[in-house]
Amino acid sequence: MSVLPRSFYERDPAIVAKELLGKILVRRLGSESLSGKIVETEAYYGENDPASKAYKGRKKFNELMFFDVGKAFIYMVHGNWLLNIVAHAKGDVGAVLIRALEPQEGVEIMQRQRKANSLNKLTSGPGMLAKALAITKELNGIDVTERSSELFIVEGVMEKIQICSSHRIGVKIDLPQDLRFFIMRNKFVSKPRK
DNA sequence: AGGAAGATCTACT
DNA sequence: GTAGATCTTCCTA
Repeated sequence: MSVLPRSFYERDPAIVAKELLGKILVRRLGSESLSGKIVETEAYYGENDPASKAYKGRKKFNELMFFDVGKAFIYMVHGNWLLNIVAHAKGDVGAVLIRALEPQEGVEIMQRQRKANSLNKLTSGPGMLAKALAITKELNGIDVTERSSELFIVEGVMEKIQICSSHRIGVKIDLPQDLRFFIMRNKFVSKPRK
């Protein structure tokens, strides 16, 4: 399967978020390989998005959002690491939050990273998936368009998926438009409705 | 130094 | 299903 090229991420975050659904996130861990299908995402913008980490302008910890499209932007919230992929049009600011995966390879290892959780709770939330794939600050800034990276995203198998949208989860002040996208009737989506 | 933060787990009704 | 404690950085004072 081919790795998604950098140009894939050089578009409006909402478009990238929508098109990332059904793609495969791969985590290389030594000789092991963990992977999962992306089933839920959210788009975040820059200075005009109150929920965005970039809202208050460029800081040291968020500067990735301003430049390197196609890289991982990882930060901690409430004791959980959250994985974003930097994505925006040229000269713009933004990122896509990966909210949920459907586990594929390395399920046993993922279960070991967490505490022997049931399969449908393994990666159905942004903090859970990061833990299951051993994603931490160490991977911040990693290039997901490089197959040699410890973390990258590949084209999934072509399949028909139905995409739903909703407002974003857990944000204080949301934008009027729907910026959360997920695959309809997929049981690994964190919150099917709302 | 103190608090907020894009969440999760546990313990209840 | 809903409520509350707790998770660990970074930001602001």
